[in-house]
Amino acid sequence: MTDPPSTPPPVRQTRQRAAIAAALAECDEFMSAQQLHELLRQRGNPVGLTTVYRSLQALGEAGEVDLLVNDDGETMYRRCSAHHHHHLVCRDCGRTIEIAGPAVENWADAMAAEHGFTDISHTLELFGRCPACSVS
Amino acid sequence: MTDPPSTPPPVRQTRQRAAIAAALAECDEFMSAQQLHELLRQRGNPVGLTTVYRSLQALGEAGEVDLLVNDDGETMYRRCSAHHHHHLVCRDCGRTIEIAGPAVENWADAMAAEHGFTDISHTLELFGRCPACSVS
DNA sequence: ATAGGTGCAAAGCATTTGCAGCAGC
DNA sequence: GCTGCTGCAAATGCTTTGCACCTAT
Repeated sequence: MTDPPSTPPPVRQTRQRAAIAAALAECDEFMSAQQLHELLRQRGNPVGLTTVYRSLQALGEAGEVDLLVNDDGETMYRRCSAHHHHHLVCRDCGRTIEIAGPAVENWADAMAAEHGFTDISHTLELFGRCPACSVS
Repeated sequence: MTDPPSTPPPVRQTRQRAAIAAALAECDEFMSAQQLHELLRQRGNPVGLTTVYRSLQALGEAGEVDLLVNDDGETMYRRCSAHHHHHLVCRDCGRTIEIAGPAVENWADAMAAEHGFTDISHTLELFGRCPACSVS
């Protein structure tokens, strides 16, 4: 059902894909498809919004980018590799702090192994009110 | 700006709110606004979709329900209290296992406090391939 | 030449908002 | 009776899809 060894899907090299890959490579923070689209436009390397969505979706399925959905329902994308970390986001001003949690990574793996699950990945985001927004 | 001691917002008791609160009290899993709306309709206690959204939003701000956004961009709601746990989801068959992680809860709080953040909440989901789907 | 890629415009969905009528207090 | 609550319909915003043209191979 997942296509037999007949039509291996070739991946064609295009200006748009190169631009998207380059942008993702530079910024290793999460970016929405709309932000990425705007960024490419400002750079004078415009790519159709549709293409941005389709490319990011393809990259996601290929496991080359991680994706998560923020509180506004926007899907955020980030190139996979690099250092793996999580985010502490202020729910008022949107300020974001990167945090690393080896303990959590280990816990997640252990918990998954305990239930016989393999090929594990996880999403973890912390939300709160930052010091600046707390003083009000 | 955050309203002075002038107009304390009273909360009015209505059939709709009671129905929503009751439904949330029975099912302590995450539910989308649409699912909740449909559930109430089937029970013969129809509540307008708009009202469901507004009530859930109000409950969220009041801190009486937790909310998260799933991979499809739908906002999910769950009554706050009760046992807090996370999910281990099979990316192939969708089977879901509930897992509790006191260690993670503590880690999250500590990490947030370290950066001066308050009013913390977090979302954590594990994805993998379950034993049944691994044999293939 | 041909299949895959691109992008405009339109469709889909979940959610929000305007507004007129209804119901707690 | 006043004010908040309700819910229909319309609007909004992100994302997906239809379709005709373009281009890397």
